[in-house]
Amino acid sequence: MRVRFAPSPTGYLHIGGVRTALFNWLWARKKAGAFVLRIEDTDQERSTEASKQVILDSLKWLGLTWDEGPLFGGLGGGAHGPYLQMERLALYEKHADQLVAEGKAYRCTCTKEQLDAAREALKAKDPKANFRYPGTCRDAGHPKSSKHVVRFKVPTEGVVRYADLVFGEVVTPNAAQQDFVLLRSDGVPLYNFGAVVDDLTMGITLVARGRDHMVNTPPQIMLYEALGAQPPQFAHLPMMLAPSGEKLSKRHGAVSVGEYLDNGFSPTALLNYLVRFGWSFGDEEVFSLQDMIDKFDWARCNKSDGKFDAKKLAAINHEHLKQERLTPLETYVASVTPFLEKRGLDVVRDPRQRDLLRAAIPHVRERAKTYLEAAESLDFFLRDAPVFDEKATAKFLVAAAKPTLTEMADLVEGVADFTIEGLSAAFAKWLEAKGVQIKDVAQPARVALTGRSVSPGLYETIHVLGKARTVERLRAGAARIA
RNA sequence: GGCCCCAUCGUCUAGCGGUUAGGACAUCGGCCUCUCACGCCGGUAACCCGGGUUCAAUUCCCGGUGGGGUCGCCA
Repeated sequence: MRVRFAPSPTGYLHIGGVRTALFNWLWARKKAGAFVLRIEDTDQERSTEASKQVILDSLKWLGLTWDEGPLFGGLGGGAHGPYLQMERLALYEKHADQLVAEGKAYRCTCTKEQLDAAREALKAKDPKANFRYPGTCRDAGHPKSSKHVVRFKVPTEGVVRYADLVFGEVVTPNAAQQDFVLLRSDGVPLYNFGAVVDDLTMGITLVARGRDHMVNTPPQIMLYEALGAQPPQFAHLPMMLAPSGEKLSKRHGAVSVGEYLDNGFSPTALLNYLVRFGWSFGDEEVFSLQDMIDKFDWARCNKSDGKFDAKKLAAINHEHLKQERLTPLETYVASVTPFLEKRGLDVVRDPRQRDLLRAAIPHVRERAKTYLEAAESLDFFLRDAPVFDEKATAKFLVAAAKPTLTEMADLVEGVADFTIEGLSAAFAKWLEAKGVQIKDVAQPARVALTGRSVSPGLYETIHVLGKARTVERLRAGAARIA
């Protein structure tokens, strides 16, 4: 069993593309097959080395590792390479020659300009008209030269029929096709031909891709048959649209994987959101990577297009960050660290900082929807002194709070059982003696300790900070009050 | 317009002839509470329309309508 993901390196990796890659990857992992990555760089106008790197980088960040494909960070290689189409040109020429020799394709000397003009003329006369290549060179028998394309001789009768793993039986009349181009005049293949020759020579047994490619399947099947080969299985996935129902693009929010990385999303959570898009497993919504592999199946895919929902993605992400099962502590530490570093906090070299981080994370994980937010909430734990929020300071670090903070510092200094329970008990006793409630004193203490009016619970915060820091901050807080 | 595809709450979806049509997100109440969250309880909210088939259709069939994809020497 061999599947592939074949992006073209013409920009960032789109999350719709990630969904396609994911479904292929899951199937390969589930069936112990091979997940092949192929770069379709035959559009020389738009393909760039930089976007190829971005795509490889994005896939690696997501954990969608390829068994065969371009070499990158320890991945790639394989017996069916090269995995860049521009390095496979001889293969396409060979197959095109074969088809021409067998009379299944022909050389066409009509120029792009001529055809464009004809197309324009027809459009001008009737905007809804259906332009088709008129077949000028179909039986001309042009010899091989430098100035021709190779076209496929589409059978004029019959139908193409295939059993889509998601959509069921699809039947298309051959007459709906025109004689499409296989090879450009410079010898570079067009999409359908390149994809078929590569899928064939790479031994791909199942092609899963977006429904926007469904229209390519009949001509591709014709090519397999012309080449005397058995077509692979096909599975088309419903489309992911923008909330407005139009094509999902940048103006609908983040669509490139890089933006999710930068905004502090968990790669697994992103995949979890995407796997539920066009696929379901009863009422289950939250999956680990292994859950997805175990449960994924084409039969549970559905056929109707959907709309991207950023709020649901955020909720799934939050769910992943909350659960230790889905995001183990060490993963959390590693993932949040870059965001802490962006705030000027070094947790890589200082083991004490790492310990503090480990202790603090359980208290912020249910509060932070992203690693970016988590870094914000974790900030004061890791800093020598909190950064004071102006509004919070003005509201809570007021004259009446000054003696309270000093007393609280004394209290904490004397707590022998420095656990959350011990602190809670000590505070309870103190509060009772004072005749006040925790809510009367919590906010000034919170601001003194964290610099903000929002934080984890007071006792939890004190516990993680430790006695010395707590006492120091409470006294410093009191000192800030004139 | 040709060809292809689709149709359950606002959104993602469960359902595979008989259900008070379920869940999640979002939304609106409430509880919990030292802040913010988390958590918990509850509410509003859907089978596109019309014909068949059937004792019985959200479910099967046909038609309509609506939406989407695609019609390149792009992928």
